[in-house]
Amino acid sequence: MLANQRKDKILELLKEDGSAKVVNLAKLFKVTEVTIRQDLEKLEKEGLVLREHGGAFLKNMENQVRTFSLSHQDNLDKKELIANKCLEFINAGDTIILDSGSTTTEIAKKLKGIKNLTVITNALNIALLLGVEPGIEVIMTGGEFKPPTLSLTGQKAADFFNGLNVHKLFLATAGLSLKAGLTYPSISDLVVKKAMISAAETTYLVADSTKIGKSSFASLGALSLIDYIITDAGIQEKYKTLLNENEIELIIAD
Amino acid sequence: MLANQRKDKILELLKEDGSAKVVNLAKLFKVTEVTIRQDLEKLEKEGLVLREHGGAFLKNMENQVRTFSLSHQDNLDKKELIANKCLEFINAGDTIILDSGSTTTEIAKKLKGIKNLTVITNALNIALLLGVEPGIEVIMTGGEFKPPTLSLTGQKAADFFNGLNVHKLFLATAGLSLKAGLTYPSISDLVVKKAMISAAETTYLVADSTKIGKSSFASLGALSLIDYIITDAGIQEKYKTLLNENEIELIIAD
DNA sequence: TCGTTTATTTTCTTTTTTTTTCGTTTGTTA
DNA sequence: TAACAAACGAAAAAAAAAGAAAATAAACGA
Repeated sequence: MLANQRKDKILELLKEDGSAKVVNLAKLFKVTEVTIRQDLEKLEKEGLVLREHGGAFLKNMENQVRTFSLSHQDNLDKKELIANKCLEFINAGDTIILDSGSTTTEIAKKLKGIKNLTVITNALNIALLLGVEPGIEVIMTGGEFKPPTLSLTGQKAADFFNGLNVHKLFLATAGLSLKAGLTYPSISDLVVKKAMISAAETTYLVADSTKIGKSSFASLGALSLIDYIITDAGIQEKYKTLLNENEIELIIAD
Repeated sequence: MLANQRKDKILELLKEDGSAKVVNLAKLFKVTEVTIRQDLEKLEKEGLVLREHGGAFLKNMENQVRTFSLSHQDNLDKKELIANKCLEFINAGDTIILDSGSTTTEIAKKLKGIKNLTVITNALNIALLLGVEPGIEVIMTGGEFKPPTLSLTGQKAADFFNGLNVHKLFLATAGLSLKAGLTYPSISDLVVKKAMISAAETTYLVADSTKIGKSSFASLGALSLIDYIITDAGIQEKYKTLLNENEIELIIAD
């Protein structure tokens, strides 16, 4: 194995596990521990890892992205199911909007390999994820950067969609309830999401079933803005009928 | 087997496996390692593969990202000096534009602690860097995502600056020469940089001295667009007089 | 066939990478 | 906290690979 290849592999392993021991890496790659230490030293100089006695762990931007996504990894199995279902609605040649959020991030992960796809997003983690994919063009909205969610927001983000026409929007939400409709914890996001909806021909709301019935702080408005809801099998019966009454098609991923 | 035939086969093999060792290829084709090296050298010149000790691997998007972030760490000491000098021109309460680039990234790293600062940037790495700082508001332009430089570009990025008025712009460049003025390797960046300049009251060009005298592919136009140039002590005398003639103030970081 | 060009190999030196070695530091546990 | 093992850094040695240049072999047109 080439030297740099080994270095890359080590980085991959670190991204997977967060940390690794020198001894284990040495056994794995069948080189001396000294060699591994030298690799880690280089990776440290490049600012990618932090070393400590016995091994090293991941650092910086990618780490942030990772810890971000980790903190929102509740119901990951459900989100992955939903993401898989969404794939059925995405075709080569499409232009889609991916809202910022953990479910939409799962969708992004699954887009690899689709050719001739244009993705518009306000989420930095999604841009970084898809940017390296050959067949995918990534366009970011502008806007104020919100570190906790790695997303762009505010009026400037909303203005980006002026005059834009996009096939499909995959919208995230914090809560979906009878009274309040779609709700979010941040007011500055509302205007962005509204702009996304009006720019899109078809809006798919992606929300795992734990969000249905909950309501958050700021309301986007009536459910009628949405065309489809893609969720998992955990959704309660009463919401099924509610959605029916509002002429929103419910898609259950399983 | 013909020489070119072997070259094609090597490329095929690389596409199959991602990488290959010189020794193995030599055995496989029953030629000396020297011959294989010469083949790989040609393939490298054609821009198809990347070589390293022991072998070569295919050039794909992902390692283009890598080689960028690595290869642009040249002259880091000079860039840091320049960044320090720039700090003297940035005050609390300012709104500044930070162009994408390695020198401007160095500036970003040093902004920590300045209170009540608004930073507009088209570089994802800068946004991620500054986003976590308490006193700094980060606003991103929109635009097409260019993975190699982690930046946003194109008309959409330029449009972001319409009607915007910003105190100071710290602009990066690939080359600065007598004939061609400011030059860049990518055309899509030109429109963005022009928009930045017209949105800014004062433009500071940051460029380490190795860039002065060089010229790249696409030209932004005359040097007169710039108010100040901040560089290091390595700049040659003839360029000092040139800048004088163009009424551009030269600031040397040392 | 001869001279010329091109491709490949030989040979030798230099560079890069990896391992070996050894003295020191760090962490553990008794 | 003393003792011991694990891990480290530094430097030298060994091994692998690369570079440079000359020698050889093959290809080709006159």
